[in-house]
Amino acid sequence: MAKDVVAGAARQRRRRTRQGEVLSHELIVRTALRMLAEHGAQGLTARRLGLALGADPSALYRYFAGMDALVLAIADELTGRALAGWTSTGDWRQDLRTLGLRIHRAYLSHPQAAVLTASRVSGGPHVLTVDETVLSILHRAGFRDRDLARHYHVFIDSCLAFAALDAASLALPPAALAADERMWRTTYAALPSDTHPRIAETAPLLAARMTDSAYPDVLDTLIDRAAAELAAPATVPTGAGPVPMEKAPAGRRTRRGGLRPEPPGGPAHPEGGSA
Amino acid sequence: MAKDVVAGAARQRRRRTRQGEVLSHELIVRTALRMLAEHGAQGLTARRLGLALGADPSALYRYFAGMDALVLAIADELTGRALAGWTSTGDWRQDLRTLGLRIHRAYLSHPQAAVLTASRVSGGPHVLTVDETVLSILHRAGFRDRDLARHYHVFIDSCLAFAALDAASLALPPAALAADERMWRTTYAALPSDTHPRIAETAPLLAARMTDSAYPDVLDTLIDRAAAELAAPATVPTGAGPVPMEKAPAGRRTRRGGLRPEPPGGPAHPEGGSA
DNA sequence: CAGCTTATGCCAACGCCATTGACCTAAGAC
DNA sequence: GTCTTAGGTCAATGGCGTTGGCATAAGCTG
Repeated sequence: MAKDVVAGAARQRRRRTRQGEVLSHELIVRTALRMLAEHGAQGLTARRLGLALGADPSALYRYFAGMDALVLAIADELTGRALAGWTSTGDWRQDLRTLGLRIHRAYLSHPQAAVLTASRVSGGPHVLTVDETVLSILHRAGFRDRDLARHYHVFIDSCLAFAALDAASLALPPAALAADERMWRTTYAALPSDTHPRIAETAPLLAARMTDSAYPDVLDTLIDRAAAELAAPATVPTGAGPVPMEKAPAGRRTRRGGLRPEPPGGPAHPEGGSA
Repeated sequence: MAKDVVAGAARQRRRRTRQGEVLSHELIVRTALRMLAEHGAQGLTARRLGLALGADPSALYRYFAGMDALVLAIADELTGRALAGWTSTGDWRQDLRTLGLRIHRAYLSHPQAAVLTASRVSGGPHVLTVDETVLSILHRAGFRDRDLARHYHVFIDSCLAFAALDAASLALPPAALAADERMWRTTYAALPSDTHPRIAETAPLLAARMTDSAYPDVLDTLIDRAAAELAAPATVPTGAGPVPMEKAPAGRRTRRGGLRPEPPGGPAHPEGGSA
């Protein structure tokens, strides 16, 4: 098998599975999203997905090169849902705010999927559309060139970063989530005030706040800053520009000697990036 | 087994493994970090860790309740490294900035570990120290109560969110990372300007910027906003407060019928959080 | 030093997992 | 009706985390 891996979108022979289902890319992605919602991030396995589809797990490999390719397809689907039905109001601040919150919410509505995909750049069609939209909003606001790129960068990375962070906590199994919330009320609140005075006195307020997302607050702050720059172009940010990230310290073992070709969390972008 | 799970820090009998090694919490965490650096996030498995330690994989369960507890210990270790050697300058803005960048950098220095841990709240001792430190810096700056909690929330979540996001791209296998960078120069730059005009004209600038981290820029913006609030206390953020995150839509299957007690992404905080 | 307790390491096994090669069969082209 | 082959199924491989049972040596007590 796995000769062609993924035939074109228009499949030729719609054969039925033993249980009478007719598979398709779309059906598989939708079912995967449903399973993620029902069983959590660990609930998405080829075996269970096959079960839910009424098909043998190996049938999935006729549609996706592997679980990783499926995850990328899910990511683009989520991005598409974020933008669905949105229309510009003409007010760039409101547009940016709405878009940011929409993307954030779309990811949080499927936290288990978001955890897997928020930090991936799929280059898929829906992602490209969002990028173009954000850039055009900023452009209409009056930003150009370096400033345009800077604000876009800050906007999109903040949105994805918080989506990933917030989704991760939502994606925790309920028991762990409860333990987390309890920790703010017990562990932190119980710290002796001679060793941790600030935590001791602030713990109740933190307990009330830390389980919410800080993203809306951050988003507003970033938009305010952008607006302030428009009003007074001389106002450049305090620090220097972006800081280059250094590469990971050590080399990775090349795929030999017992390592699977590329395990579950995987190869990332195996299909390169065709728009 | 697994009666006591994790004996106290001072273990009683330092028995040697068959290969003559003497295990300890510290040795295990350090070895795990080394494995993460060498083999990537998927390279950290109980079996391989046992191999690297010269011990049976099951010996790990005398020290950690499971792989999940080990991951939390790694997170605390990273946090500790971020704070090591830091001293306050007395200038709250500079202190916050340095701390934020330090934590961010500490995580990025072990991207594979950061990916696994950035979104986890370990409640470990080093994390508590950082929390107390940040709160005390903000307190000395003049923030109290709700404002104190709000700025702390924004600060720490931004830091961790960007650490997770940036680490995720650094953690990509080199081939995928290269493909990512190439995409900004090729795919995005090659988009026709009639369908994606803004992307087309901004692509070169984006290519130069998107591979860096937006965190320093965001951090400075957040600190500036905090300072502005101090100067003019009436200035409340534009939007409302934090937005409550909704829980995952559907209930999870309780641990019956084939689900492992709690799979890899797991139980979280099994050791509660004693400082 | 002898003897006891038990902490801690090892072994073998369980039930998951993704993935693949070999096969079979029905869908669609002619 | 016949043929080709896409798209199913089956069975197997080698990984994984985790656990129960067992053996043994470390360190205490005398």
